[in-house]
Amino acid sequence: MPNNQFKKGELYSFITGKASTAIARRLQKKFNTSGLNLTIEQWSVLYHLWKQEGISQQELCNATFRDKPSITRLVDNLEKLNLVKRVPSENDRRINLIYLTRQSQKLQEESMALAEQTLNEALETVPAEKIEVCKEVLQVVYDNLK
Amino acid sequence: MPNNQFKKGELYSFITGKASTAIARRLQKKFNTSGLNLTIEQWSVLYHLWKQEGISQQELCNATFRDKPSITRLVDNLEKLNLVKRVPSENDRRINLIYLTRQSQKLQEESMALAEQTLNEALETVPAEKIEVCKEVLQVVYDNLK
DNA sequence: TTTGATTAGTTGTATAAACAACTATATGCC
DNA sequence: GGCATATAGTTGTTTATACAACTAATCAAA
Repeated sequence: MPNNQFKKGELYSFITGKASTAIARRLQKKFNTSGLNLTIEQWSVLYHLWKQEGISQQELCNATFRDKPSITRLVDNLEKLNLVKRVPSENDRRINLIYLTRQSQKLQEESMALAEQTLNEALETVPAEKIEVCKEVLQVVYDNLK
Repeated sequence: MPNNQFKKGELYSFITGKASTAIARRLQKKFNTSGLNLTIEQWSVLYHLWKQEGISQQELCNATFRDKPSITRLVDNLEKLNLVKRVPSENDRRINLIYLTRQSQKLQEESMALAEQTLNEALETVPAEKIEVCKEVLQVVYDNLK
């Protein structure tokens, strides 16, 4: 029994990700009250495009840890909102390259500020070294399971 | 800037809960390959009913951190699967008390074993004291935001 | 005791995720 | 070159979540 740390009450909240759900909800509310007409999931796609645009849907799948149908539909909705554009690759006609629009470029600064603000609220009172440990553990969990 | 610990790459995975998503997916796969015809969300409702049955839908909302429509529909689906039963309260006719069926009582042991197994896989190689810190941080995050 | 507010639960609508099945294009091997 | 296979993306279906609007029952206060 190498790491059997889980009494039942703790097991539940670890699996359901209560903390990350709470963070996402808080951020969504900030988006709404700031008039950003954007879901967290859409934001998470833009997030990666702000780092690098012109990547394929498959690369977005890998970056956002989603499957292909999920990305197809997120890109569908982002295109309807005029926030991204699909551009067929010239080298490989199977591939769509996803580009930002002028409109979504404008959203970056405000939405990222709200995200940072949310995390600061979430981690208020938590000392930096504990945050480090927590991030490290969550990364190991992800690596162990992916 | 009290706790501004987040460089951009880290911000993303904290918000999206990559780790808990990975855990939930792994557990879902274990359910599927074990022939447990059950979603993680349905399991999370049963989980609380195994601790105490005969509670109201509102109490399930609080326990599972979901809103009322979500619980209505989860209970709908659990009822279709013959895993729970709605029983109108005699004291307060607004309230449904939710009870387990014989069928769902049988699922407890196997599904809980799979959940523990999943967490052990997730946390393999993580020392116990780091797990403790991580759980503590996640609890504080939840309390800060709820 | 009646009326106004609160609480419990349901329904409608939009967005999203997982899985399977599908089309179209590209690649690799003979 | 031609065929098998792999890859990129789409579509269909089921389940789940969030929010708003709704019904029914209860409570509280004038």
